[in-house]
Amino acid sequence: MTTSISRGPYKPGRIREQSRDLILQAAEAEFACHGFRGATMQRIAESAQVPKANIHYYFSNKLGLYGAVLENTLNLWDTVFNELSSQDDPAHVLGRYIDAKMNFSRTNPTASRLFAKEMISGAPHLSAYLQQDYRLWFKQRMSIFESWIAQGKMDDLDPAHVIFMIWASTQYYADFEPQILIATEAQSQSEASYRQAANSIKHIILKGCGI
Amino acid sequence: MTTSISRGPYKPGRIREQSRDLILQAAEAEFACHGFRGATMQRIAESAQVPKANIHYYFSNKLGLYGAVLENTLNLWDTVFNELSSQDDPAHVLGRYIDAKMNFSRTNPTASRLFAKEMISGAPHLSAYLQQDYRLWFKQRMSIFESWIAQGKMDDLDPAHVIFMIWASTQYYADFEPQILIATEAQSQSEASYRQAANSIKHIILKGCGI
DNA sequence: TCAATACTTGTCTATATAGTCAACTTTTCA
DNA sequence: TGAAAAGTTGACTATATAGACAAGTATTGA
Repeated sequence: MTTSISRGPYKPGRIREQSRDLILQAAEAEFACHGFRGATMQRIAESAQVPKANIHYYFSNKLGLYGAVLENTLNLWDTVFNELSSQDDPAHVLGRYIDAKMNFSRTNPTASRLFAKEMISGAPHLSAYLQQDYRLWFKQRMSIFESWIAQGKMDDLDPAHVIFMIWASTQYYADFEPQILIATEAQSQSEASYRQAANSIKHIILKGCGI
Repeated sequence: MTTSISRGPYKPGRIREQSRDLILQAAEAEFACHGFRGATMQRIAESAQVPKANIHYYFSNKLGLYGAVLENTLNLWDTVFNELSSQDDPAHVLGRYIDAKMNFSRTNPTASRLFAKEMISGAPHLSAYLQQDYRLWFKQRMSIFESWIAQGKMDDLDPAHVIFMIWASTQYYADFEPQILIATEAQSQSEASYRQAANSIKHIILKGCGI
């Protein structure tokens, strides 16, 4: 770790950011595919086409690199999370949210997989995030659903299960891609196929919730 | 590998089966938590409380052990898969299937997680299974849905997405347990909470499909 | 231009890991 | 009961892996 007090001259340097990003991208793919323990610094280095020692210049160690990757990913999630805003029309809000989540699955499949792997492993590196930002977000959204229910705008369902169902369904298309490709007999999931899937999910969730 | 031609006497031995099962169980947990690469033979041995060399007496190598664990798991899946049978009443059939899948998630969470990890990694060790048994099963179930649609018993949705949604939602409770526990502010998922979740899923899926 | 700082990387080390092996104990059955 | 087969396990090896380090090169700003 370079803990320079940085009182001197010199510039922030965009080399730093560029190199870090390159490594982070390679690391995200490796961690998403093999998990924290299964990933190796060597393979990340090869994938990023830098010497292994270079990674240790920018990141203290494997855990530090993993933490940086996770942080990167969570920042992406947040923007999607906030799509589920408090508005009057549930159909519109939920429709937009499902579209946003599906779009995220399509454009950031590795981020989704990384998150899933971490969860399946018991989320040992996410407890802080889950206990704070996530918990708060979840409570707030729960109350949105509850107000809809109170106003008779949707069926009297436990909002938690509705949220879980939306997350599960939308992330499935990123996380379980091999299964989907074989079931649908396709080589890859096109943007159109994602749109169709989003429409099906919206149909079932909205109608199923009595919206 | 003991490649004895076994023309001699001796018995099949239940010691074999007992030890194998013990190791397989420990291996399932380890592979489910850390994936194939991240799992270590040493930790599996410690968890099963046998010396590492003992594992190599029963299983040729790490890949062989992983294959045996996967095979074990897939056999469990099959029994749940077949719950989705061809009957006249969609509500009854789908209801039973969702209950069966949720029950599987509750009683075999590690099996579900193992499968999920393998999928997220690109299913490198499942191509044979996916291409054969799974593909066939999927086609057959698709046609069941199609006949329901033709008979006007449910909305005209792509059956694939309905099946994906059921799988995604039911497996979510096993795979993403940490997220669920924190969201619901619980220490563990009780049988009752699983039943509630199953009821919500059934409500949304059945109503959402117009059944 | 030049000195300070940022960045790069080949080489090295300690440890962890998969897998082997041969000596050993237990179980079986004739 | 005893010999053959099944099962057990401590000690070993080769390799992979995370990480350190120092000697180097590139970049910056005064």
